[in-house]
Amino acid sequence: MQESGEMYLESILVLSQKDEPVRSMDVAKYLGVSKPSVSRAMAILKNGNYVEIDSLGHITLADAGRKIAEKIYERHVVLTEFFERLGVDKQTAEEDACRIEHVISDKAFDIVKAHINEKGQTSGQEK
Amino acid sequence: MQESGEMYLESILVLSQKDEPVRSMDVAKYLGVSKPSVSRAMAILKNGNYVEIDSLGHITLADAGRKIAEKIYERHVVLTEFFERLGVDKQTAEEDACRIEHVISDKAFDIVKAHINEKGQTSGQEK
DNA sequence: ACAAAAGGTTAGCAATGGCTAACTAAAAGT
DNA sequence: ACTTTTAGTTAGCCATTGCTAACCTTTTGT
Repeated sequence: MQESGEMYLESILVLSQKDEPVRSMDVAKYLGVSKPSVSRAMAILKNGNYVEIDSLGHITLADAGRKIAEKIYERHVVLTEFFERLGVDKQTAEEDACRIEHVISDKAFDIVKAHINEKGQTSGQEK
Repeated sequence: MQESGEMYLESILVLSQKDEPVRSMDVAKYLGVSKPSVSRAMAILKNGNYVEIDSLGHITLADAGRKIAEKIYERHVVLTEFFERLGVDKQTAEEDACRIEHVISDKAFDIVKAHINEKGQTSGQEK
């Protein structure tokens, strides 16, 4: 699984948390990429059994895809929170999380996550 | 400057800390890439005035290249230290630093660095 | 019903950054 | 001196991942 694949899967997960079904165009708009880029990515992800696409073009995560999407999304959330706790502004924290989520090791992430869960679950509510 | 360019420059900096002059082969061995990969990279870096290569093939960092190399190397050292302090084993810390050093923002890095300098400069000597 | 808009695919280009194979040039060994 | 090894370059391949242009399809609106 490439970094770009992870991004597409994560997008689908995020978009599917809204009510409407997810289509290629939604992903394209969300990620700021062109239609053909999404089209090809979906073909690859579908081929690898990471997503399913019905006759109406509605995209759903298959088990393998959901697993990856959730993993990356968790990293996104935890890393964003982590950086914010360190003192990084929200937007920068999010942007950094977005890049680091794809490259951090499981080992390092688990430790970062443990630190977040340990050092006050409630400190996210300041301001 | 691409991520790969940063890696090459950082390698040259690290290798030049030893006594001998740095040649393409040293970089190739250090990074585990082929000779032609280094050859092309050096041509690009030389062209952009990031490195100088004398008639004997000895590679030195030009000012622009040194600046980048030192920035990335500092990130490498600080991020490795940071992860180790969090509880990540040395090897994993180093591997993660190696990937994150290219994608972390200046803002986030400065804050990470400040935390390192703050929370005990001496705790690196345990064990 | 037919035209327009929206969604999706196909074809093909570009940049990045690996690689091997094959060549040239320089250094070292006998 | 001649051979062999080492260093470096050139040419050209491959995969990834973005893009535009152009073409279908399907939906929508009048």
